[in-house]
Amino acid sequence: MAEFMTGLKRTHYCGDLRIENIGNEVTVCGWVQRQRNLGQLIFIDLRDTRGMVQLAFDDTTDRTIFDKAFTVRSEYVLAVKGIVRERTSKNKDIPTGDIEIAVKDLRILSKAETPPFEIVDNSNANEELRLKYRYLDLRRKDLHENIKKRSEIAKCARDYFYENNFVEIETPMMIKSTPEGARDYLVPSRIHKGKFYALPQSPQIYKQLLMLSGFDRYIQLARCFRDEDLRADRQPEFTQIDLEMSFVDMEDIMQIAEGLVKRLFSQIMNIDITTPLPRLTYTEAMERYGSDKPDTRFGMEIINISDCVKNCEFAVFNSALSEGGSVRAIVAKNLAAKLTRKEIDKLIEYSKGIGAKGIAFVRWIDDTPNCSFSKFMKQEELEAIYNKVGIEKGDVVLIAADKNKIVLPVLGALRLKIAKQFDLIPKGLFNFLWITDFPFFEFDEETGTWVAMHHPFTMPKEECLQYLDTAPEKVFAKAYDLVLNGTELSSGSIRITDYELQQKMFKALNLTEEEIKAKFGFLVDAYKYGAPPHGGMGIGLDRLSMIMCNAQSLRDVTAFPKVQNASELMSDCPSVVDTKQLEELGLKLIEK
RNA sequence: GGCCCGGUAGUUCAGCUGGUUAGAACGCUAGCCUGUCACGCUAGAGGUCGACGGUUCGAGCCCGUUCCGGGUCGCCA
Repeated sequence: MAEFMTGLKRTHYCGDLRIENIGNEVTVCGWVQRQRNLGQLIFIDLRDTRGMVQLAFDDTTDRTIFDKAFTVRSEYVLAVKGIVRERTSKNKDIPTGDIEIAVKDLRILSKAETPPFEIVDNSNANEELRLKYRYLDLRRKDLHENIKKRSEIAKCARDYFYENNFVEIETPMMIKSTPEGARDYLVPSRIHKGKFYALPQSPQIYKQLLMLSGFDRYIQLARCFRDEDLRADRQPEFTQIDLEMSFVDMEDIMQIAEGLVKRLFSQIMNIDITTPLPRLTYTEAMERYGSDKPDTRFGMEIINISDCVKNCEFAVFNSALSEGGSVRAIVAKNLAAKLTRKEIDKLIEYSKGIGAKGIAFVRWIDDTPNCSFSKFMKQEELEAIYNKVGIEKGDVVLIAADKNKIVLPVLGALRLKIAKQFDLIPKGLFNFLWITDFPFFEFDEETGTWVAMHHPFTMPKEECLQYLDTAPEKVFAKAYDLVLNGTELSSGSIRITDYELQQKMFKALNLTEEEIKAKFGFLVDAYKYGAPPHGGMGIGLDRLSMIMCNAQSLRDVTAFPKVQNASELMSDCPSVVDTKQLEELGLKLIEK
């Protein structure tokens, strides 16, 4: 039978006790980290959310208390009253290491079975197991601290926005499904059989309406849902620091966001982020890094060598150029020894997996560069390439030739892969970067049409409006992504507030009148009644926390995360439901 | 949906070319121990080798299927 706390009230957290507390009578509560039983002397490390303290039981301890301490096992929950005293031998490794508690009263509030894995820092227990017993894993210091840090980040963000006159407003979690973009999670309606709510992919439409309602500045720590496949940095439900501002243009919103990251990093990490943050246009980011979310912590930028090979005999290069593509290279400096032929082959295989037809390479390890396509090239052409990319002995050059749409992402992906594989990314850097001037449309090869790269409320740049009907490729968006260390942290835009322009956009996206009315009717109507210019962004709280915690996965900053197949291992959801529940909802499952 | 990696004691792992009774460390249980803090010492318990099927005289190991987990591509306006 467990004991009660009756008569005891916690006076201190375990982790807070210090040498100043010597002589104090204190009451602490927590979990048993470890019991060390030396026969006539017992030590117990007691752990709570703020740290650990040592309890001591010896010949001055009441005999019944001592005997009770004898039975205590790991993860038992205790309440303890005692006197703080100086240790005879101190432990320099923990903050409470100068003191211990000479125990006068001990209550075993809860016994514990042996946990399926040890609750220790740097646990190397299998993640699947830890996820199944997530509540135990969350006791572990590293994970526990991540979750607390995330809370600090959220609080800091709230404080910042409240100080800047933002109003926090909750938008609905059950909304109308709009089949653009990511797949919706659907919620069936009992009252309206055959109809469904959707969980929001973002509060986009509602926050825009709040601007029309005159709230001027809105924020929300908004839960968002997307029924797409997971990644280390993608969970099906996630949290955005979502904001929207009225009477502003891009610069104003970017400035507010920069103020936030500066504040967050200074307050929580004690790191000074220099603002304004650097910017790249989308086109430049793609040209130099092959990515719209470049990791600028290391070099290995993409070099265009089309000019060097424009008259060469190599069919692969020729056909790429004649189709309007390009020939480009990245240089892996000083990696020729590690990038063996076998390793290069692996990279080539990887490239093929993401769309490349092949990769040409130059590996310079002996006296002269070893070039995979030298027999097709004149010596002066080779030298032109070598000069252009600046190859030196010990380097490997990887070359892709194809349409730009292939060449750039492939080299971008190779650049990242090589950097990760050979540990080229410096630790402790936080490289923020704005990506601006996104193309408004993207040509879809399959359907042969131009499709919007953004949601249909994104404003084109004023100077591009003239091309909307005639030259879609010349239209750029008032959109801006915030990238941190190669992770897309945030995405935002200025919204269309003009009724005519919005209609034009819908048309440009090949939406029919009926579709517009069915999907966005209320929104379109709303903009008829006076809309301030406005825009905003959503900053991924999970991803931000992940980077600030130096975690490798969103699972490490999410209290109860989903695994790759979008299930939760602890509760085993999603699950089947009773036939009765389905009947109530008017649903019938189709046999597989 | 594709590709890659993994699954052996409670946990982390080892297990040779397919060959006797599948090992180690930690944890757990019991005993001893007055200054430990990864306490120490002694003894002990603990295995559906993810599952199913196949090859073989013989399978943890080889083959096939499948389940679970991770990474990634597609996907994520």
